[in-house]
Amino acid sequence: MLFARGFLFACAALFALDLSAQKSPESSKTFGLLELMVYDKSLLENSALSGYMASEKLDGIRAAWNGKTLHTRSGNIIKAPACFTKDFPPFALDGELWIGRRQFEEVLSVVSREYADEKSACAAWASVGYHIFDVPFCEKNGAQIMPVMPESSTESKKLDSSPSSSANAKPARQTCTLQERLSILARYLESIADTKEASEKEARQTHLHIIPQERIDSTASLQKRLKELSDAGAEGIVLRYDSAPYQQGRTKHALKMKLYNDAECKVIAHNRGKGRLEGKMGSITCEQMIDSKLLHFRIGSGFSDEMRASPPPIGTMITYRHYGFTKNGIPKFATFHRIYAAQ
DNA sequence: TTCCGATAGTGGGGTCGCAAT
DNA sequence: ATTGCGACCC
DNA sequence: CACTATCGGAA
Repeated sequence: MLFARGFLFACAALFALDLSAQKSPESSKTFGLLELMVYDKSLLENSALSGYMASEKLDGIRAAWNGKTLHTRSGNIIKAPACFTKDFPPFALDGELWIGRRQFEEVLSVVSREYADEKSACAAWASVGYHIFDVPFCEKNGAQIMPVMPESSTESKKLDSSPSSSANAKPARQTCTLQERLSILARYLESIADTKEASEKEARQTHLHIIPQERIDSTASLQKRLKELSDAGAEGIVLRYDSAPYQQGRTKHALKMKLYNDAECKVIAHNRGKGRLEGKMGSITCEQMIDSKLLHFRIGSGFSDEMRASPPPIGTMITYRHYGFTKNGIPKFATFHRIYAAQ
């Protein structure tokens, strides 16, 4: 296939460049990650949804591929077996390690476990997919859209201590749209599918997947889609501004929507705070009958400092907010909302 | 003047690995 | 064999 | 992950 030839050629050149620039012992650096901002309709570009792409928010582990190694959000290396990353491209990817809906604990276990040998690791990772939502580095020359290696400049960030030069660590100056960037990976996947077909032997499926992006025309249909996906077990919806490049940090160009639930529970204990909250309430222990089982869990978020100084007394019913349940049936990301208003 | 955006610092459940029991 | 703790993921 | 408190610059 035409693309495969051109692509491999370009990658060989880029590889050579990167190898020559390998003077730093740390070759496993990653790029600045895009972060999601909580959806607010006032954040929409031009107060409209046109221009945004919607996709399911996968409840997995964020993983950044720099062309050679996988990294977590905090930069730690993810020790994925070679069989998993075997057919990964030499350019950067950003996505989610994901097994399925309501299976976060499972993928966390698979990814963070240490394995005795390659074989057992490969077996455990078999169920994991790497679901890509962006190809961070992209350059467009006319109609030609090409991937770019993560970074070949190690000197830019080193001598960057000059006060006035902001040098905000811009990952790249790309002009590709989101769909153009994802098309890079789509073409790459086609090329490796062809080579597999040719070699026919060991036609294992790739773990690489592109998260489908869909257009949404109205806020009404957006809410409808969010409800549909949430009912099906999805974590939420991600909105991406198609025209925007891959941008590090939180931006109005990358939003997340999640449904939440309110519930009531009874305060049964106060737990001391630490550090800044020394001497105040750090969290409460709450009790609630959930699914015919009396459960205990802690809530430590959502309190103002004033509330922590004089927390709801033992026995008080409170209303809290949560985002689904853990596999043990415990409310997820529970936050204090208010003291229960008895009717 | 007010308000927004970014950062630091608190807290949760869950998992793993290691040390202490 | 069980428990507790820190360091990670979310 | 969700959230609060804080601060400095934008509005």
